[in-house]
Amino acid sequence: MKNKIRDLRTARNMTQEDLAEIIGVSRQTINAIEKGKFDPSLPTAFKMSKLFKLPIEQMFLFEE
Amino acid sequence: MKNKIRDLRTARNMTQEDLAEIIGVSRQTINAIEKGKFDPSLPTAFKMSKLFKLPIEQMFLFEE
DNA sequence: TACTTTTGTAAAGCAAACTTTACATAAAAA
DNA sequence: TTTTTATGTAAAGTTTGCTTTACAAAAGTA
Repeated sequence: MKNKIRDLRTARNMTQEDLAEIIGVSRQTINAIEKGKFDPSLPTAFKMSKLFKLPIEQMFLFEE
Repeated sequence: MKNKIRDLRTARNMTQEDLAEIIGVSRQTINAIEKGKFDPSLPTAFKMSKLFKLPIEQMFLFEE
């Protein structure tokens, strides 16, 4: 699953640390998600959706 | 997090077992999600979204 | 009623999401 | 160049999504 988190974050001049604090996860978790190491949980995806004002489907690209 | 999985499933005359097989999880997992025992992973949510032809946000109601 | 299907749930175990600590590298700023 | 900030990554541990097995109860059907 690809995602646009890094682009959305940097476009807002936020650091991984900033985003992590707002979302309520660790900086390493943001880094891992941006790097595609693993997918976020549904609650984490929802929090990002709310912050970036974009539907989950537009931030995360699901591919079978 | 509330969800409409049970309604969507029964509206299509599917059993938990049917849905589980299509989505690729166990029947107990479907039951737990319907009962709100836990949230599905993002990939599982995407599969349901595809099957029911509804955006994730319309199937799962996130509440802080 | 008797039988079959569907649902609910519990226990034990595995895997993935996430944590904390820690350190190394890269990039930006002084 | 020196110092600070931001990013990358690793290791060990916790939590949660999910599995299998198993059984009980509810609901539908003969």
